[in-house]
Amino acid sequence: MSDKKILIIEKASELFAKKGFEATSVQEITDACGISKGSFYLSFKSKEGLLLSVFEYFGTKLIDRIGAIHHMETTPRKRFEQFFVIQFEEIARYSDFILMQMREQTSPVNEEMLDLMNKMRKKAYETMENLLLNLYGEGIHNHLPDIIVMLNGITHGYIEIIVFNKKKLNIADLASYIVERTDSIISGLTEPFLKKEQLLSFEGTAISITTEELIKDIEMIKRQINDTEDEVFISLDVIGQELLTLDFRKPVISGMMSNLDNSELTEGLVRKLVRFLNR
Amino acid sequence: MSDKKILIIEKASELFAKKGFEATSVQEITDACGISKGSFYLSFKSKEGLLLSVFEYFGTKLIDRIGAIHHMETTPRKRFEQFFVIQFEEIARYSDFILMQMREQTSPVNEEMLDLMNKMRKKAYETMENLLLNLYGEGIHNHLPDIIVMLNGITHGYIEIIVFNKKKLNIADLASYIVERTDSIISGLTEPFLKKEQLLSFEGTAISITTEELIKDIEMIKRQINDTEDEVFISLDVIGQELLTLDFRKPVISGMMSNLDNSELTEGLVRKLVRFLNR
DNA sequence: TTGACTCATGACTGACCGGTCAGTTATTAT
DNA sequence: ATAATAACTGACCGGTCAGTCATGAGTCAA
Repeated sequence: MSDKKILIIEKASELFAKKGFEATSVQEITDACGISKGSFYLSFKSKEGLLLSVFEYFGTKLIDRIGAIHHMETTPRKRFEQFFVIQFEEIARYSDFILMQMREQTSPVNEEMLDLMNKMRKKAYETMENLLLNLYGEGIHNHLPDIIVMLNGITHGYIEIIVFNKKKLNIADLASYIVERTDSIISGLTEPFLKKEQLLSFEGTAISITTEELIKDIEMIKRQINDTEDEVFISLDVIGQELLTLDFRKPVISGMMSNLDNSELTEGLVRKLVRFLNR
Repeated sequence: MSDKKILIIEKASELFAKKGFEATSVQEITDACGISKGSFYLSFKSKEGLLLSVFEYFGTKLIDRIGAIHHMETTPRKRFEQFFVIQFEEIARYSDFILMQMREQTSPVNEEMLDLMNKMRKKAYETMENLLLNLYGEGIHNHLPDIIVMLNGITHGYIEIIVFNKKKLNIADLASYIVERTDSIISGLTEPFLKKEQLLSFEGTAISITTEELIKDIEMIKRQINDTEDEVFISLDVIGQELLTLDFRKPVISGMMSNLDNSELTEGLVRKLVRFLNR
């Protein structure tokens, strides 16, 4: 990733967090970076493309740091504390902006964004499960969904104070404080409230794709091609026919998809198909 | 409040929650209501005026219900549970949207919105303090900020599950579950982490106004008047001069402000000055 | 020196948005 | 039945924004 891209991502994320995505113009972003508007479009396909990159940039950063906890050689308790420290450090500045964006279910970009979001959630959830089981033993297994929901909530509560009041809190102390509270909560547990399946399933949160939607997309692209002998056109036709059958043959679809790879027109469709087949 | 106003407010709040304020056009709102765009402006001064009304509508609803807890004749524990029940019932659908808007520090409306928001927060905080002290005794006094932050976080965590997964959870059970967890947390408390003043002070959250900002506003309005003999122009000039001195005389400013009351041009400035003098 | 190439620019365009208003329709009063 | 008033409409306007593109500036090999 080039320096300029990083510069834009970091400046933009500040502005998005401060003013919101829609309310921030590309001009404002480029002004803040000291570059021209045209130059922006050398680095990013669109404003939405930038948004996706912002998510990728901070998301992978966070996932990497959380993933690295496993390699720390220390006590389970310290590891658990470290998990909170990382959250406070990394998410603090961007959580509001991330939360804000989560609600905007408009653009095609959000499809990819939801995927990334789910990947992050999943990673955080798995890590938390691991850390909790290591620290408190298998006995708490049934309580994991509740514990995680509550801990995430508590974390969020303190993040809001850090962000909103711009108060410099001692993050290490805070992490240790939260782990102590976790001790208390766990010692008092009786019956769990949440069942595992009530917790947001990471697969299910993504918008599910219907065959109807795919067929409509295919028809639209076919109309744009208009040459019935075109390789892409034929491939699309075959995929469409296959989708219409109730028990479509996945290999037929994935095979035909290989003919679409280079066409920019079908970029979005291919992405949808991949997600559709992998669900 | 007329039926149409309520219709618009409720439809709009759904759209705002789904897509965000900026991303939702007035046309979309009126389409959803089955009325014309022009008709919208018979009920609301502007799109921002609508936003304020949405806040007022749900805010007062919530404040009323929370305020009514005190009149319930039951045990402190049941009252405390009821507090959560109300939150889950009322906030659930709108909390995300409310949180989302809190970050958009753009418009003049937000000034008023912040006031309402602070009123709500304050009410919720005071009520919680009361309920907690009644249930657990004065001993927890020093821990109140932490407890409230954590409980708000936990509440939010479960709200997210309700909202995001559209799962029908038993709210009464959930409230009771949370109160039990509160028992555990409180029984294990040692040293508080947050000090009272670190919790968001309800006055302080409003954006502070600088003299520089005011002077800039004044100069801008003066340029728009251009008649140096105009009463408003002279008043603005005097206020500007007064603000430039380090120990400005408040009476001079408030006196001059009375000359500005009727001018639409100075509406925003007057509001800022009032907040500035009252801080 | 030249010309081919890359990178950067900002004026420009078409779409859209908030808000207005002249005109139409519905309702009530006479 | 008619006049008066209120409620409503949608075409329209000024303005903003995302995205484009003709132009220019800098670089370097020939």
